[in-house]
Amino acid sequence: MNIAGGKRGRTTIHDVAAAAGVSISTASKALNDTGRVSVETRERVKRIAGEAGFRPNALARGLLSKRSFTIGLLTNDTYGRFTLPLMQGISEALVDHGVSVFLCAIEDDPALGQIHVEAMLEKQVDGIIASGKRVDRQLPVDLSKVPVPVVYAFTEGAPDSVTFRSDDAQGARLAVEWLVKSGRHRVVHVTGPEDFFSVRERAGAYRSVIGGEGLVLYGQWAEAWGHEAVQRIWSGQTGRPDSIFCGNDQIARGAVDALRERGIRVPEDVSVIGFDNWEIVAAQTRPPLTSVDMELKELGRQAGLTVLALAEGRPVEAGVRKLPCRLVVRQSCGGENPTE
Amino acid sequence: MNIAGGKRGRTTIHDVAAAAGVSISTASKALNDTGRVSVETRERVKRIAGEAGFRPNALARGLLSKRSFTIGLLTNDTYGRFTLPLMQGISEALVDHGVSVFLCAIEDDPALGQIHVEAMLEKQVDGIIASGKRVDRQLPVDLSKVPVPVVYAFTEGAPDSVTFRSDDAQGARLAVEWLVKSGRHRVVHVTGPEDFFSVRERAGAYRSVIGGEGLVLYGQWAEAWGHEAVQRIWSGQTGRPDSIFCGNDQIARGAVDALRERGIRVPEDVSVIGFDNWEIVAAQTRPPLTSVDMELKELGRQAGLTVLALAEGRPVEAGVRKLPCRLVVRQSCGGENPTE
DNA sequence: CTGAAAGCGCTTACAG
DNA sequence: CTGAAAGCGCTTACAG
Repeated sequence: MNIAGGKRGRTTIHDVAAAAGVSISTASKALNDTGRVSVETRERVKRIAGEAGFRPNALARGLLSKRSFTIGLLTNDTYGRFTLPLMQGISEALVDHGVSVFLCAIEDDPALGQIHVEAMLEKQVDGIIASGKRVDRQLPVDLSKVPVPVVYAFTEGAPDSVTFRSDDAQGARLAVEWLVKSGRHRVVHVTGPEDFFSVRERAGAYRSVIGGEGLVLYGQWAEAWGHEAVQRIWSGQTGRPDSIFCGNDQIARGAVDALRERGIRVPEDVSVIGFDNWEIVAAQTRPPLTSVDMELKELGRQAGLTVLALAEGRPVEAGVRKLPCRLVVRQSCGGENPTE
Repeated sequence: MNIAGGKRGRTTIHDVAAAAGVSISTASKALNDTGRVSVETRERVKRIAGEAGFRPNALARGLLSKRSFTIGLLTNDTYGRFTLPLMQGISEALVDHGVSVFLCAIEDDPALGQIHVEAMLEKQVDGIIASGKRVDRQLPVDLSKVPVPVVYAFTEGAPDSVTFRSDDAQGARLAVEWLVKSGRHRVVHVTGPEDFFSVRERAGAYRSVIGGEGLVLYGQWAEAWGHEAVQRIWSGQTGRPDSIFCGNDQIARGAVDALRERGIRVPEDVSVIGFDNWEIVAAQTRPPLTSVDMELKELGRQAGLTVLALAEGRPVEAGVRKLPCRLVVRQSCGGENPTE
């Protein structure tokens, strides 16, 4: 049924109303289940709208309601290692509420960031989620005085804002305790650069579980570093560890490869645990890596629901929310491997 | 300067006009550099708008102009290996035109796809880019009769549409010819599942360069397969190759690792080339992988500019556009290594 | 050069 | 129960 008439445009509520023989206001009420409309009229309008494939213009609606059902996701994470899972969580949480997400990848370019923020604000986003790849760095844009709510994820937020991040200490504890429980007692920690907040958090937790004799090796977030660390440890004169807790999966991968090349069996001789649970690395390692998952998708979900709450004026407590990590057990750590 | 008056909302053109002592229409013309307005008035209005941080409401503009300066990117690529670079290209190309991008990750869920498409259409996107991870599969949504232009990237499009993909054959030729030119003549091709169109394209190109005696091994897109393929080749009775052209970087990585474990030096004894130039894999391999780059960002740029052209009613020729690949030379292939 | 008016597509009091 | 009117923020003919 083509009720759009001669006009070239899409079917509007005007067309629907005309076809149903009612006024525009009645059509609106019928379609939105508001106001007082007879059941019969309501159903007729709905049927006609359905047949015509009527789709209400969100621009017009937004103009009235001051809500665009749109939010912006700002990120400087190029690789997408953090962004994609986060995005998925946000999107999943918000699609049910009719909210769509603008993705703005801004690298570390303040000018580009500014342009994207302007564009989003002109488009009347209901809120912004700012996401990064490390919790102790800010994005290169000042979001402190945009006229919409902002939620931060994995990046440092403004003082009085809501910020989501994983609980690095708890995640590290999970890993180290697992090693200890499975009978490993000489655990070393090979991790990234010490100036990362997460690195210090994880190292601190490692030390608190292991006690005084812990050994932490700081380096780069790269396979090569994991490899080198193993060389260094096994060619040194200190006692050999029976397990390595790594700061990320790439380091763990490098370590596992280096161990294999030395004829050291994983997990029989040495257990290895990574961090990030980055499927593409963790699952392809031989043997596949046990790793700490930061639950980025869940983090995204919560961040999404939180901007939504703020956009709707519901009260949200400011502060940093640390979300628990989860240990994903694969074959790279030995001992009893109690579960899974 | 706060000119927004007592109203709780944002500064509107009404506020600006009032503060400048002109009518709304004059303010509009002044701000948009249209119509006949005295230089003095124009500048005063602009200055006042600037001071007040006036930001035109894109919803209102879109309602009039029938253009939302918004497009949708639909993708079923969860890992983001393809999506993120593509997205970056699209975004870069369009940000200059004031266009923002909705990202919709739909997995392979038709219902979710439908919901996202509906949401985008309600929001009056000017166009849609449908992207996937293989050119011989369609997304789980029917885009053939949406009322806005659609461009396909890395996924199979409707018959009469514009589709972008890399030139797999040319990319493969680049790799194989490089090996041959650098003095390698016993090249084998270890690649993914034969039912991928790209796999057949690349294998075909490989054969056309190598001639009759080519050997193609089909398998999985995984490191384990690259590893296994090397075992198989080197434990078989056929002649040993002096180079391996792999269907992707993960396979190449597996192959390089397997070669090293056998004491075969890369690139001295055997050259290896990958495909995808996936930084995270290619750069971390020891030695780093020479690889074929599909130029996804450029592909994104072109796809973006093309939807834009279509949205503006400019003529665009339908059909499949194959974009050339580029060989990124790292240390995994030996011989003369003429350049870079 | 400037402004009043109409209108984009919709919703929401307010009358009837 | 139904509809005419006003209005969201802006642009664009059209008068003056």
